[in-house]
Amino acid sequence: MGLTIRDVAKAAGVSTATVSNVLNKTGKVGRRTHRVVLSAVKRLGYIPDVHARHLASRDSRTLGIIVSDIENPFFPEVIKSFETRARQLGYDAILSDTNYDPRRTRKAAERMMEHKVRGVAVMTSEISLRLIHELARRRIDVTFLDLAPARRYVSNLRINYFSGIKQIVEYLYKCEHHRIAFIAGRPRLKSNLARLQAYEKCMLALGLEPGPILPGDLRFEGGLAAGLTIANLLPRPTAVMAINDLTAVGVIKGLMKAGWRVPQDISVTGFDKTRLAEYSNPSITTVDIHRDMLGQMAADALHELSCAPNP
Amino acid sequence: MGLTIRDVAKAAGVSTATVSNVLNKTGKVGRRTHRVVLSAVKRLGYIPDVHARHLASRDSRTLGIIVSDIENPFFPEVIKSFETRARQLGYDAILSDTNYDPRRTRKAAERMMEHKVRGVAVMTSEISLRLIHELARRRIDVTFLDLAPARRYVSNLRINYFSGIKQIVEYLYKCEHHRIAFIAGRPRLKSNLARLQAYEKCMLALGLEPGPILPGDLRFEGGLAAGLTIANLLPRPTAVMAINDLTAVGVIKGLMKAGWRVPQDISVTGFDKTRLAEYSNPSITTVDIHRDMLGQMAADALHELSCAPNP
DNA sequence: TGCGCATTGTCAAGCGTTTTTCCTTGGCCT
DNA sequence: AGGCCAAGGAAAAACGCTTGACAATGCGCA
Repeated sequence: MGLTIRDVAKAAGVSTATVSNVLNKTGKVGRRTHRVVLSAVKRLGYIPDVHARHLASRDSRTLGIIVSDIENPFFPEVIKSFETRARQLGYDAILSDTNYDPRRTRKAAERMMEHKVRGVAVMTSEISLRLIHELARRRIDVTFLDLAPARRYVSNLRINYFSGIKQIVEYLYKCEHHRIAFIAGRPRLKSNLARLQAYEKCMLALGLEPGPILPGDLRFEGGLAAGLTIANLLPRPTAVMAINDLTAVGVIKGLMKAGWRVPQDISVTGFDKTRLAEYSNPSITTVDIHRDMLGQMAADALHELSCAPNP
Repeated sequence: MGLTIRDVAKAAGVSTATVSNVLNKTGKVGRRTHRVVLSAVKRLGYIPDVHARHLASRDSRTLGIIVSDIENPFFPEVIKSFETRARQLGYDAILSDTNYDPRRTRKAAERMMEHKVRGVAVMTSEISLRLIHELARRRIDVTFLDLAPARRYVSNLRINYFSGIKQIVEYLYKCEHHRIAFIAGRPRLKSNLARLQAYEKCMLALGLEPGPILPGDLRFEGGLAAGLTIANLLPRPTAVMAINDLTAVGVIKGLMKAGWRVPQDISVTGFDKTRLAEYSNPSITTVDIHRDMLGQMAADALHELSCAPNP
């Protein structure tokens, strides 16, 4: 039914091997034949079948990316830059969303194995060590976000949260804020913990007492709840640092609901520099962690891992 | 290197055909053997190779979805529900982002062809008729959003914009707004035009004069510009209807920048009911077009198209 | 006992590519 | 003229799986 390489070969009066060689630019084909084949390809509108190609070449040239939640504004930009970079490096990219659910994380990892991806960027933290080993056993490279220490088949992207948090604390300090609350994320996540610890350290460094520290969930809802709580807190903080922009937006909403004015009565800052911070009213002071670089770095890391297999 | 079906067959003491039959639940295998095979699969941690599977079965069981921009809050929810539904129906799903660029739309369509997807949901409008025909020629079903009329291999999801727009106009009318501005989107898009026309029709039906109508781009930037323009308009509208939530957020920002208060001085409404409307300060009155259903309907439509090929 | 039939499994031929091996040219050198 | 070599191209064997044709087994029934 579908157009195959054989049809092209017949149309061009050559063997399928030659067509393949032309398409893969191996340089084994003479100029004349090259032209003939290419014109046949174009005329027929031939497009090779990836499945056959991957099977025959024993290489999928595919990179995978697993994220927690594509609706979380943090991820789309990361995904986009990952895909763009992957394409530049000659890979196809496939995406899986876990919806913060460990069971679906397993499914996502299995999908990556089925597809025989060369490497996968894991941008989620609900993944078990077992799964990581399983990926490694299948020679699938893995890149994490602030999670596991690098080892064979595994690399790790580190974000310097400290400097970002420091910027914000110092900025607030300069604005005469001395009682600065912090809205945390999920305590199990290393990256969340890192931000919390950075906050504490920076506060102490300025001679300020850390706290109050409220729980959050990285989402609007958590911020909203925290905002409502803070509205009734005594003594009241003069500023609130949220662990990310989405939480900050929620905090503002919560404070306003309780009748406070932002930023007149209390300041709120974010983290990540999503566009949300810009959309918000009032705009949120935030700090850029260069999510666009993140995706690109992940793709680069996987590319290097798979090109230069370490001993 | 990788574990193959042959290894499993050997371990279970059966033929590869039997393993395949067990895995595909064809019901041709006895209970006893079934158990033995399954345990071997589990013990070895065997995961079939999709490429080989698709090649052999001449069926990719894959659905594709092409969107304009995964960063646009409109899409993630659609994508998610599409994938979820696709998975329920037994398909794998692949996603491509065109970034509003026709050249990349072509690339995206080509990717779908390479992957031999059974159907593709095109949630973008920068796609040419030529491309659609090319997809049809390859027996790839297509589902659009308010674009092409349904025909062989092609179905079309219609959104009832009229009723949504009507709701908003009547709501504003009830709130004593009689001079209601409209911020449009890209005029080339049918769905944008539909909303504009619905607005005009509803205004006239209430005996109101439509206008002013300002251009937009479905994005924050367009809304911002429109907001700044409206701030200096005479006579000033008392309400602004934006074509989507993102534009509404921009409008609010623009108006506030110009010193107006929302909603005291002027009201702003959105469209789509993204979470952005909820995050916004003030919250935006908007109308739900059930984006989550959209993805699901697209997947269902493709499934039906490919199951019951029309004559 | 012998026949047909249902039930389980096996065999082997593909699926559409890539890639290794090998063959055929034709040109150049002596 | 004869020999050699490089280069272009073809033939065919994979790749890992599915699937229809077919073989073996055991059963009921006359």
